Amino acid sequence: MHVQLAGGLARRGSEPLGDRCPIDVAMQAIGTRSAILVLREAYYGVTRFDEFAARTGLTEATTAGRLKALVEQGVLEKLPYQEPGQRKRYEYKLTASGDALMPVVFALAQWSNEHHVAAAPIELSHAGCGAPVTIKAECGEGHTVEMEQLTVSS
Amino acid sequence: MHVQLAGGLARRGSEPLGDRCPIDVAMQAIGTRSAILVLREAYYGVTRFDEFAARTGLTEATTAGRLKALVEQGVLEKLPYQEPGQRKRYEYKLTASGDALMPVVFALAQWSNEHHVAAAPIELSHAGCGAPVTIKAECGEGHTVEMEQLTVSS
DNA sequence: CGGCATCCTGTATGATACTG
DNA sequence: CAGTATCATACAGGATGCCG
Repeated sequence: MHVQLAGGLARRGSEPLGDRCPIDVAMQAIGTRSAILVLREAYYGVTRFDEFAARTGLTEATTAGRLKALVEQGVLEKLPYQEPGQRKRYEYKLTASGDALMPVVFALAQWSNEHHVAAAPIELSHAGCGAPVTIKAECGEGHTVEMEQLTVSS
Repeated sequence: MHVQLAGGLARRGSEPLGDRCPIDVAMQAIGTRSAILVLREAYYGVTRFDEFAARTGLTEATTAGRLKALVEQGVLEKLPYQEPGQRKRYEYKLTASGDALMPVVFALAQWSNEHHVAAAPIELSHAGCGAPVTIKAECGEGHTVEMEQLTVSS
């Protein structure tokens, strides 16, 4: 089935998508404010419980629950580690699945930067060349794809 | 302030980001499942109340509340229209701000496609050339930017 | 058709305190 | 440091019914 997006130029049938729609699945898995804030800190390099709690501003209970859920979903890994002469500790590290959520998180930031007055903007840049970075849709031929040129099939 | 992402190679200071962080702002504005499902349908061309309710599977009450909130946030516009000989109706159309959320919504879909077994994958392609489309970070020089190469400043 | 009002349940999250 | 336990609040969202 194909759909041409934007303005209803072409449309799907009228069946609802149901709960296996990947957008719905993702929202049910990681679509809470606390999960996104925890991910934000993980991208910034945070790995320890206390730091997640302190930097997100979430309570310890919420932090604990969200970390556990993210581990169960395979977005983070909980790994024991022990520095010589120190007691055992745990760290939470991003998995490949967690890395793959980066465009979601920074696309949210980009939207607020450009369309929400309450936000204190952040800027992304490429460490290699210093050029500013945006999150966008691009095709395999290297074309930036705007919504009017986007086709969805399933 | 600069941050080199990934693995804690470089880090910010230890202050929490607070509620003006653009990621947090975006989650508080549109970070609910119902809002994202409504947006999904808007991208598919839906404009009328009943169709939003039917296709998202949300109740009418939830649909009404979410449409109102999205209009208040400037993501959708509520426009009266009247076809000749028909009574007045309303349609909900995406604004530029709503269009700008497209990468968020399809980045969620892309993540589920690749990292969540419960999802029934969808594919995106470029209407112009037919090539598959991905949501990704790219710099102004045209380089695809992976997380290890992403720098954040504020 | 396009909603709004009401009631109800579940979850997200905060506050506070306590533990190994 | 890394949580757990308990209590309380707010909101998301479903179910049902009413209204212009």
